[in-house]
This record gives sequence, C-alpha cells and structure tokens, in this order.
Amino acid sequence: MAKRVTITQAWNGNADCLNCSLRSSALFNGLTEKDFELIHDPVEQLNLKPGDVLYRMGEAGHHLFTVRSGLIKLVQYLPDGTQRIVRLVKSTDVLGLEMMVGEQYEHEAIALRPTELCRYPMEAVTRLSQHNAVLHKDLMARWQKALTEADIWLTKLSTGSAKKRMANMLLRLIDGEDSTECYIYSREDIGSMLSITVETASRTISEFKRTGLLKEISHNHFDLDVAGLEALIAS
Amino acid sequence: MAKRVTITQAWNGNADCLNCSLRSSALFNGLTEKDFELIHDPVEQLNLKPGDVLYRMGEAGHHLFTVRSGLIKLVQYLPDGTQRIVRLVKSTDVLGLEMMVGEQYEHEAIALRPTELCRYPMEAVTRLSQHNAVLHKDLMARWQKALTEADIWLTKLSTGSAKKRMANMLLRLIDGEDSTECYIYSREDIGSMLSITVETASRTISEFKRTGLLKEISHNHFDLDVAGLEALIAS
DNA sequence: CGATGAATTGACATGACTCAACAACTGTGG
DNA sequence: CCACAGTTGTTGAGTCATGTCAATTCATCG
Repeated sequence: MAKRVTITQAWNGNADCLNCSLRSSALFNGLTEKDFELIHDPVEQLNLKPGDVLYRMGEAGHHLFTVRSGLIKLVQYLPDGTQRIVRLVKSTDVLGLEMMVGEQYEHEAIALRPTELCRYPMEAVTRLSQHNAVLHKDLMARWQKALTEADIWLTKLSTGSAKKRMANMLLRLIDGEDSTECYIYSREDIGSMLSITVETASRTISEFKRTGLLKEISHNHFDLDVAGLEALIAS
Repeated sequence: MAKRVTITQAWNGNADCLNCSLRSSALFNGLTEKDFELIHDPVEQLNLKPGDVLYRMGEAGHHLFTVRSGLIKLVQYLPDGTQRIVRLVKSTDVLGLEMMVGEQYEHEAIALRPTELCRYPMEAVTRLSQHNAVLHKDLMARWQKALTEADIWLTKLSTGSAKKRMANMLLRLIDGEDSTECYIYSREDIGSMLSITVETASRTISEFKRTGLLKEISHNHFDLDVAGLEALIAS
C-alpha cells in the first residue's frame, strides 16, 4: 500500500507528483531545491480504501500528510460512546498538523473515499519552517483555515433544526464553483456530522427529495435546488 | 479607556506588566531586548467592561491581543439571526490570530467580565515571528490550542442532550486545579454556547440544583458535584 | 440466488422549543 | 427611600421535532 519516492524526485516532478498538492498547494512552494536536499528522509505516497484508518486518536507519530485526492474524516469519541465527525479533509489539505506542537494525533483519521496522500517526516517540516518564511506563513494559513472550518461546523452544522443543518451541509458539499451537484455519504456519517440520528438523516433527505430540493442523479449523487436550500436556511 | 506604554517598558517589567501574559505566557518569551527594539509601534493596554465590544466580525484591523485578566466571548451570527458563541478566551490567551493570515476579524469579540488586555501591532508580530524560532513555535502552539478548543466545543458542548452539554460546560468552567467551584454567565450566553434556548438552560440549571448536582454559593457561583456530573455525561 | 448490512419507513415516546405569565433583580428619577 | 420601568430569570402548558424501537425494503457481493 505504500510506494516510496525520494523528496528530490517529488520536487523534480518525477514519479507522478506533477499534480500533487505538494506543488499546487504551496505547502512547499517557497522552498529552493537546496531546501529539499536538507531532508534525508523519504516521502511516502499512500493509498487508502474507504474505511481505512490512517491514524488513531492518542497515537504517537512523526508524520504530516497532504491529501492528493479523496476525502478523510476526522473523528472524535465521547465518553458515552457516540462518535462525532469534527472535520473533513480534502484534496490539497494538510493532515496531522497537531504533531508539530504536540505528541499525539488528536483525531481518528478515516478514509471516506479512495484516497491518495503523501506522508512527510514531521522533523523535516519543522526544521524547514524555521528557515523558510513562505512555508512558515503557509503553515499558519493552514492552521487558520482549519480553525475557520471548525467554526463553520459549529455554527452551520451543529446549530438549528435538522433541516437547516442538512441544507448547510449539502451546500458545503457542492463540488466545484458553478456546480449544483454533490455526492453524499452514508447516513451514519451524515448523522455523525450533524449530530442527528441516522433515521432523522434519512427522513430529512427523503423529504428534500419529495419537495424537490434534491434530485437524485444516481446513488448518493444529487442535484441541488441551491436557492431553495438557502431560503430554508435563512427562514 | 486606553493607557499607553512603550513595548520597551513592557519588556523591562515597568508599568504593571510584571504579571502580564506577555511574560508568563511565553508569547514573547524567546525574544531578546534587541528584538523588542525593532518594534517602534507602542503597545496599548485596554480595559473592557462587560458587554464592551473589542472588535466586530468582518472588521479590518492590524492588531493582536493578549488577555491579561477577564474573559471574552467570540460570537458568530447565522443567516437566520441566531447567535452562537464559538469560543471563550481567557487569561494568557491570544485574540485575533486570524489577522496574521487574513484581512478581517472572524468573530465578534465581547467582554463577559471586566477584562484587561494588551494590544500589539500585527505587523511587528509577523516580522518577529519570521526571525525568532521560539515565537514562531509559540504561535503555532496557540493556533493548535484554539483548534483543540474548537473540537471540544463541537464534541462536548454541541452534542447530546441539554443535560450532558450543561454538565460538560460546568466542568469546563471550574476555576483552578483542585477546585469544584465555578462561576456561570447569563442564561442567554449559556444557551448560545450550548445551542439551546434560555428556557432550557434555566430549567436544566434548576433541575441540577434540585438534584444536588449544583449547590449555589452565591449568585451564579456554584459548587459542583463533579462525580455526579461526570456520571451523567457518561450515561 | 441467499446473506449481510444499509437505508427507509412507521408508530410511539419524549425532550426541547414556543408562548406566556410571573418573579426577582437593577437602575433611575421623583 | 420608594415607585417604577426595564431587564433577566423562572416556571407552566401545549406543541412539535427528534429520538427510539421495530419492521421492511433495498443494495451489494460472494
């Protein structure tokens, strides 16, 4: 499941790193080739199947990840056993930033779709970030982005009626810019994102289909009535 | 409402900065006196009364704040007008980090108690963080801390029944280490933290008082049955 | 196919919201 | 110092949304 490439290869655009978030996401954008040569540890590419666990909560580790494609859920568990999805990590996003200042991963990271990622030795990133202002700034931007995301989950996905939460979630899952389509996940995952039961999730989706807010294109693939959903949220 | 001190004074421990989070929180711990002299802008001390607004969402600004004493709530508003408290910022915490990577404050910051803070020009912090590894690392730690807080709000304060949320909140508001006492806020603020109505907040507190989970020491000051509350959460 | 797990739907119970009345507290001006 | 208004907190009654439990259908895969 792991294919090794050296970081120099990654930088050169060898292997199949040309489309990799490594380049496009600017995480290592400001680095010179010389910077890369400081890193001796190899970078690993990983492929996960849906359901695969990348790391568990409380686990020690020394790696940072970038998502090249696919989708990862970050899960936390409550004392009474219920689980809660606290964030989704998608293409070009970074995973495991908490290891730069702590010793343990703070979530359970599980693939929702087939996912490709790259794994970097934390030590190297830490070292580089101290010398390289662009990387330094980029890391702060990523932290801030995660924080903004967290706020959105709190306000939009965890407040108000099940219908409003669902509408907010659907709108956030829209693919590209001008698209009105989105793919959704298992009812259990949806419930765990919105803090509602699977039954309520299922019923709400059914109702949206009945009232025309959703049109099912194929299994779990929908076309949204964006205006209608926004009206529902504001009501 | 604002008293000026130069940053050199702050560093020298003049003014009344001896107990200031500036020193104890390590935000500027790794800086040499020479570092400080690079900053020409003055640091301002501010005092807020409960209800005072430090900044509003979407506002442009160029300042970072540390809380010396007191408590600030960070609020966001939803399209339908409801407000949500997304975090509390207390002594030694930093406020407005988002300005380091963006142009606008992302919350409305309102004092819950009489609050003292120091205001730093963002530009100076940005500049210093690029040269000073300790400050750089400290900033990352602060971001991570905010993120961890956000996750806790999502899992513990926004999931499960009103009783469980309330129990979690009360336990988090306990003052020191070995204390079992806490001060709480208006029912409206509590509702806005837990995403419940004021009535439910009031009823839940009344019930806790009746069942002995809470003992009222004085107005909004309680002694908690920690074990009982924890049992409730795990049930 | 049959078997397994996921999704849907129904019936019912209940927790939280809504609306409304009232009590407690705060500050103001006479 | 009291009367008053304005705010905040408490409590009750009724409604509605969501959770719970159970039965049924649907989808997937060996």
